[in-house]
Amino acid sequence: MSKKLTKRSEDYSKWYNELVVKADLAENSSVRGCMVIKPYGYAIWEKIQKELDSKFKETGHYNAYFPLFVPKSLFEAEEKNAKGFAKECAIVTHYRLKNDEDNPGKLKVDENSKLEEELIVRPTSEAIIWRTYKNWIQSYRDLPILMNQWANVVRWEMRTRLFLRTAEFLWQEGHTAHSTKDEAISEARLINDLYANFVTNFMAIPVIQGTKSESERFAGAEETYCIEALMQDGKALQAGTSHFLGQNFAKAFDVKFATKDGGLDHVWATSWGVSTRLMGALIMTHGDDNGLVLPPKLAPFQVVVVPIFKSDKDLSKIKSYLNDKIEVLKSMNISVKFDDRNTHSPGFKFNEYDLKGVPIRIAVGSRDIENKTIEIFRRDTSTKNIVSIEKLVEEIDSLIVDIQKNLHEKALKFRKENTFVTDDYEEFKKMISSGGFVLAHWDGSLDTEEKIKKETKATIRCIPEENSEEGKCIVSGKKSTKRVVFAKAY
RNA sequence: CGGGGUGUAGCGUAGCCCGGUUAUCGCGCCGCGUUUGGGACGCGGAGGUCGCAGGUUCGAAUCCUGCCACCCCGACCA
Repeated sequence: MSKKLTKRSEDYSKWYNELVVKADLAENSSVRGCMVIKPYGYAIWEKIQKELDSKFKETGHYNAYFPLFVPKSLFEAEEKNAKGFAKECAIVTHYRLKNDEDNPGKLKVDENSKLEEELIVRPTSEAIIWRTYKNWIQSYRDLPILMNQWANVVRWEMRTRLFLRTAEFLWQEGHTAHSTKDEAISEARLINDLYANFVTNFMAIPVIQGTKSESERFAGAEETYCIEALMQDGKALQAGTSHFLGQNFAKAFDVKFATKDGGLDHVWATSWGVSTRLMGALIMTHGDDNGLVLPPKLAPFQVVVVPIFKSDKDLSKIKSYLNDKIEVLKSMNISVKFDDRNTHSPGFKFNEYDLKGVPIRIAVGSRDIENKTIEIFRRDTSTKNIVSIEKLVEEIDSLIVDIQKNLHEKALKFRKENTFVTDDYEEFKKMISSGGFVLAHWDGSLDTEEKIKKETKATIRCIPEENSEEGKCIVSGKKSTKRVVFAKAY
């Protein structure tokens, strides 16, 4: 781990600022850890939404929307789930304000408006959704239900961190109901594969796939499948989870269905989600010392044109020089921004688009028009090329593919260089403290897991599915069938 | 919620220990002119409840008390 990386991790907030700002709420407000997503940041979120949404639909899922408020009695129905989230809930207790006689012009809570039953602002929607499913499901003919919702949720964390752990965040949560255990498990795995595929191919972030240990599992789940990524400062980030919920929620909410052979059975369930945290992963995976670096598939615009001009006449010459080419690019579904502002110098714009992570930048001035050339700059390698104007379209078309590929390869190389294997606990401790993934044998016990966490701050990020290998637990020396992934995590 | 740190203009800061003119500097912002191929330059200008409240004092950004917020470390977590 180089010093530069450590420094960069401290500077992540610098790159965040292009996408979000910390919410500037009222002074003395106890609401904190909320973020305002700026238009440029939201454009990236929309790209994520659009791509995931089409993948969900391809696999038979559809969108719906459920309420923000969950009555407490519903919330507490599934005990494990309720207990897991109990300490981080925002609760609505009143529905009216009134004038404060003691402080003219101010308002206070009208105590007469106390709600009979408190409303929980959803930290996740299983409760309200399963309550609803109860009415939707009677027969095996009603199954499966493959539903997803795009929503905001609130988790009142002790400590927040922009993107990675904000008090309110945007996400998608899928909630499915099935008639058999196998089908539900397949669904959970299908989605985890879908997530892995999306994050790898679309966001150019390599991930390790696997399951969570019992202690890291979602509250109320029987099995949690996950994708885990490694950030540039050597910390792991859970990028997405997909849960097999067994019949826990069906039992808690009494959701039964008539089976084909005339029996009555509880429904099998899954839930799964990814959030705006993915944007944090994006920044912390690809960002460099000059700012954000966006993979072309996610960039709000893939190409920016910076004309170099002194007069309006120069500018219109440049426009007509490029016009046809830009039209061709657009027709190829390549997004192009033409920055003709005369209020900022070209140098300023170059730096601005570096900071914004725009994959490709084209600079054109009178010199190029004379020589029939253009200057192409690629953000991922910070290199410039002068090419003939006739080759512009061809060049950009291949660059887009190449940059996407290169970013993934770079990130994968980084992960490989920071993934270590050990069978010795002392060595393990050293590896963990310097960051990265450490593959080690574990006896499967909670005691061992806790001991390691206490002594090294490392947790089991993921139990990979494949790679079975006989070995001995690094702590207890007991038998182990495979290596698991340890790391310090966000 | 426990330990540590910080709070001065939109951002980053000096001043605080050792109280004393009109609160420092840079970036950014506004105006005019010259500029424009990697964050342009000159001149002029605007912008401050010094986190909040109280106390000590002739006098507080500076000292004291309380509160609030933020950051880091624990516990918790997508």
